[in-house]
Amino acid sequence: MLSKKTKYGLKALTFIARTGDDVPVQVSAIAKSEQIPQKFLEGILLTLRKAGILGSKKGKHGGYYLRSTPSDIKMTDVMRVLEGPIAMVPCVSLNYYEKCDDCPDEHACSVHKLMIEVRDSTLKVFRNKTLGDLSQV
Amino acid sequence: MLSKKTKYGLKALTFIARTGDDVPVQVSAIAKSEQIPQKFLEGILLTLRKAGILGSKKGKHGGYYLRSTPSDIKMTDVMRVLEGPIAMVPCVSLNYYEKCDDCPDEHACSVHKLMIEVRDSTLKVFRNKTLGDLSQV
DNA sequence: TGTAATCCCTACTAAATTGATAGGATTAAT
DNA sequence: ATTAATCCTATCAATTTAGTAGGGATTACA
Repeated sequence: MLSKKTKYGLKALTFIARTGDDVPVQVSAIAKSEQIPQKFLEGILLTLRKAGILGSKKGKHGGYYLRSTPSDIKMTDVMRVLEGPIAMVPCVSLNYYEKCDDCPDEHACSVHKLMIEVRDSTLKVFRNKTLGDLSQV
Repeated sequence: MLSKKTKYGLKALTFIARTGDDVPVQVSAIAKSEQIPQKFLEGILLTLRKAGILGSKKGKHGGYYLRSTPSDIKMTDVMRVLEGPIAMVPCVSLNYYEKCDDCPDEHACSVHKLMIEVRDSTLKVFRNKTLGDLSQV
């Protein structure tokens, strides 16, 4: 299941991308328009900023803005920041690899082989999708 | 993340498929070989039996066996039984569709569109994989 | 017929995760 | 100064996950 965090994060990014201007977008505006609990959203946008996807401006008339043009923001990056590893098991994760406790031999593991295929097919989707695609009407 | 339940279930099915004979396979044998807590595994195999994927025989020399040949057991079915919906959000699920509370218009939702692509690509993998493929050495 | 092996079923539990909420500190514009 | 914003930490309730416990029902076979 996709977490609410990811869902909200994607919606927020889309909203910011659609706004388009150079002025920062306030959390309150996003929260209201997308029906997201504001305090919860604050944390999500903070995460995206720390990951370098969003920039922020504090104080009055502050808010969040994209650090790159939407078509340069790849879903692989966004999803990894919001949802974590794309692989369904650590032993097939490219960025967060971890050996299974059980599996004596990874290459003989049926689950491993299956999950590599799932990972690759999901990666293909995320690599070919940018925020620009998402925010197109 | 793939749940342990699913992981164990897939390993157990693979084990049974590899055993191959007509004699039922005991939970204890699977648990030992695959390093799965036996009581936990019992419940998983029960689920698979209730879903019609496994058959069982009670009493001495009892155990579990496949209801179809491995190459007829599709991953779509297995995954749905063990892990639940293949879609990452209910609003793009083929078998467990549910409208989102928030989304006023599904077709305008950026998350929706993205998740349909992920679902389709994952489905393609599961539709083309059978237990027969998994259990090949 | 008795006994051991096996699946079957329900209930319980500890730990982790999720989806928030609360309260305030910090910063900047006016 | 005041106001409007982000930033940060802590807390919490509900849910899910992973596993345990205990026994019931069924069957093979000595």
